[in-house]
Amino acid sequence: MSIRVLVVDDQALVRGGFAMVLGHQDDIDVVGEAGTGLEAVEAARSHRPDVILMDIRMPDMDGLEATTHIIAEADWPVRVLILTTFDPDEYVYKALRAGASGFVLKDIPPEELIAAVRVVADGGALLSPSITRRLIGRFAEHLAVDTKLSSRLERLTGREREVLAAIARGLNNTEIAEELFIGAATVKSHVSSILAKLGLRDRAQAVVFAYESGLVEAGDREIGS
Amino acid sequence: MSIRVLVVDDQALVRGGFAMVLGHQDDIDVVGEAGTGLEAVEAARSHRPDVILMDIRMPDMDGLEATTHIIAEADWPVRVLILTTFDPDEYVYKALRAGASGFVLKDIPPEELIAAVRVVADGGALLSPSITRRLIGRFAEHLAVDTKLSSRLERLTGREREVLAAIARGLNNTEIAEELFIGAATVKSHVSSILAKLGLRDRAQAVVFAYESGLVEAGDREIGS
DNA sequence: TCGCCCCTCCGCCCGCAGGCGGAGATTCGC
DNA sequence: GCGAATCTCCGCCTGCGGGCGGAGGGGCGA
Repeated sequence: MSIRVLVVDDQALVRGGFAMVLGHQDDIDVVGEAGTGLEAVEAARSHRPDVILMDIRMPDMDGLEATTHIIAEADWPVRVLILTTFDPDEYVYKALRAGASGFVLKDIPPEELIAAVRVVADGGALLSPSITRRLIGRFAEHLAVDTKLSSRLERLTGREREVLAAIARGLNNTEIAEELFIGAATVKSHVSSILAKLGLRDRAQAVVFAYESGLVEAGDREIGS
Repeated sequence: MSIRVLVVDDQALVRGGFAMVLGHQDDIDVVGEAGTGLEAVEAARSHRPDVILMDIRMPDMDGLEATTHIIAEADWPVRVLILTTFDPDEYVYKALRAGASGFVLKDIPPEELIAAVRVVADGGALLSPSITRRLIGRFAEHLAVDTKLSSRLERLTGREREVLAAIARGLNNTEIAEELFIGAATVKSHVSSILAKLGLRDRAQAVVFAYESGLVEAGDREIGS
């Protein structure tokens, strides 16, 4: 079964070029083209493509917004590959949040574009080297926090770490006591010891420490009502 | 000036294969080979390569540890490209933290390997499609938290958001008062209003909310003494 | 102009948090 | 067996945090 591709770009020549390159492949069918964001959303709805080559700069609605809409309303697995001439950060992050599967520069050679389409159709993702570099940079930086503060975490005993994790979920002492099946007084001892060992003043600072040290990470937490 | 490459793999055949492929390029010089992690560290010290092709599974010291050592002690710009047969998560994250510039599977065709070496030598980075996919996934998920909770942030007034940010740094009410040049009583009002609007109980939960909503992010925070 | 929201501040009250000092039980290494 | 560390728990005390109710001033839109 061949890969159904939708090509979106406001310049007919560029669009035609991409469509021609891809259309010549046995395993790729260009099922549609669009010149604006709105047209792209429409075309995606009617053609239900596997992969969408999406330009960013377009009239009506830009490629990122179109991507967001399409991914949000699609009830089939659609991959969006963003094509751009530059690679500025804001676009990248917005695109990734929008759910794009890749981000490549328009000046890549035809065979790489073809390979890229196959990769994303296969469920993979790809970014241009400079973007990958930045993404890795941000990621590594995110993990690097560990080494500085998490060493202080080692001063805590196992139980204390459990209590700290509970504090970092916003629980009060009695809730922690119930969760760990111990007395409230015991929790207070642990908390005092944690604050003393880490040089903190109160549980609010303990929460900050837990996030900064990497003991807990942002995400999948329930908080508030 | 050609790219100086060090090839590290415990299997002499694999090592030789890579070295041969790369050595035939005009712009690439294979300046050394190593069969263990320790040898890699040694060879990196003496040959000062631009790019290191690094296997993970090796005797003595694995590729990730070797990478960490080399990057830590190198006083010249060295890029490490991790080569592996599979792509399990733990390895990836450890490698990225170690400072690797890329992560590719060993079964890529020769020309892609060559292209990869050029990319990382040029300061770029690349990952295999499946890894890129996961990285994007984690990244997008990280950004996605916003939409859920940060909408609740909008219920807060500007001043309240400032106070919440201060709370999220572990400050107590008097410290916040000093920082914002307002009275302690005013801070208390703001705090009460914040907790009420967000459905939280105390400032510890407010800190959790601040991190989970993306109002503040882990990193570059000073906490404790 | 009037009303609403925001920012500012006040006093009162209660409760949880956190420090201090002490203590029994367990485990583990010397 | 003894000391050290850990986990468990207790009582007492202080103080900050947070709720409640109220109030004045400034800005902004109906």
